[in-house]
Amino acid sequence: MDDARLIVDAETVVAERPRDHKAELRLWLRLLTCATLVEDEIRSRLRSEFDVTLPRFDLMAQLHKAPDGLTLSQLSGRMMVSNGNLTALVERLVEAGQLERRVSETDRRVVNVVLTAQGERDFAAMASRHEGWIADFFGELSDAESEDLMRLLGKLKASARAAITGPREGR
Amino acid sequence: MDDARLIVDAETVVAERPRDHKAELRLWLRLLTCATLVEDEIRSRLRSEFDVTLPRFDLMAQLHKAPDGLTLSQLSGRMMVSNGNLTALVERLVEAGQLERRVSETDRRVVNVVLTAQGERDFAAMASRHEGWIADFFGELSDAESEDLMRLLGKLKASARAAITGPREGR
DNA sequence: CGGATTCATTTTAAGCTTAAAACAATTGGC
DNA sequence: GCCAATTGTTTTAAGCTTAAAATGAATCCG
Repeated sequence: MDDARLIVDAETVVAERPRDHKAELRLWLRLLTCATLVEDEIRSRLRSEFDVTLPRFDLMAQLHKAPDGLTLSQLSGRMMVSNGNLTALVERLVEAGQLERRVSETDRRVVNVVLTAQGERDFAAMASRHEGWIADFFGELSDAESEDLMRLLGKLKASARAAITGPREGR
Repeated sequence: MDDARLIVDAETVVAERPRDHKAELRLWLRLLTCATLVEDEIRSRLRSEFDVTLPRFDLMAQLHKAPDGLTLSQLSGRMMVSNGNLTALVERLVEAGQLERRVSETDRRVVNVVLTAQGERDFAAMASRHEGWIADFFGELSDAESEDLMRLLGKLKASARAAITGPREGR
């Protein structure tokens, strides 16, 4: 067809060829495999050692980082999870005695959630084990490799965010 | 305290200190963020553009790669998903006219699943868009960076697998 | 003051996910 | 041929997840 414009320079050629993106696809699949591999194993260990689900662990981790408690909306924002989801999740942890709900006195719409002493203790035990597991999973990477990976993932994160948020042409 | 044993060499110090593994934890969190970011966006686009869920897309992708069809067990193995899960998933795609079940004639326990012509058409359209999205998400990475990332993730995959399968002491 | 709007949470409906139990068909050993 | 073990699938129970509708409370503004 119009091969005339093809030979400009290497970059342009790459950009204009309707090339297949199998390499990116493989990269994505590998990234997903790694994440799933690690996540599923953590899930399974949390379950067998502590009889806790990953979402509950995540929720407790958020509250641990915020000793003064958080509202449901703050939690759903930080956990990237829907508000309705949280209502049920919190409910179960309250039943288990690890969380406490406190309806705000200044604004009766908001519910503050805090770890109980029991919840704090339970979480400490889990977090310590959890950190060790992660160290094991990443154990074969040298410090330099970890740094490289950290940097590349940082770049990917920025790239993906741009691709997701960006394409609002004309603003 | 007992600083006496501290000065041996850098490696020993690192190895013996009951050091915290916050760096690995941050790395894991970043990896998870990237995977979740991309996966959620794919999920959302598949839903809004094609009214299809990610699990259904994955299932169709597996069948597309195996034009002669697969059994439920083969599918559950490749998708890393439970057998029971698949039964329901397949059921819905059959209702949608994209899949066909065929009870094997040689072994009446096994069910073979194949894409219908409609399913094949639907999948082709989705797969093409999907590939473009991935290319966009990874767009800011140079070819060299993509290769590095591929290699490092390969190493991580091996490391994690070893940590997961390995620690059966004494065999 | 009072109606409209906004905001935080809960409820609902639909779907994904798993582990474990149940079922059904086949195969192996006698 | 028959019984036991194995294998492939389905069912069940429990939990996670979301989007959308519903509720209830606070705030805005005329």
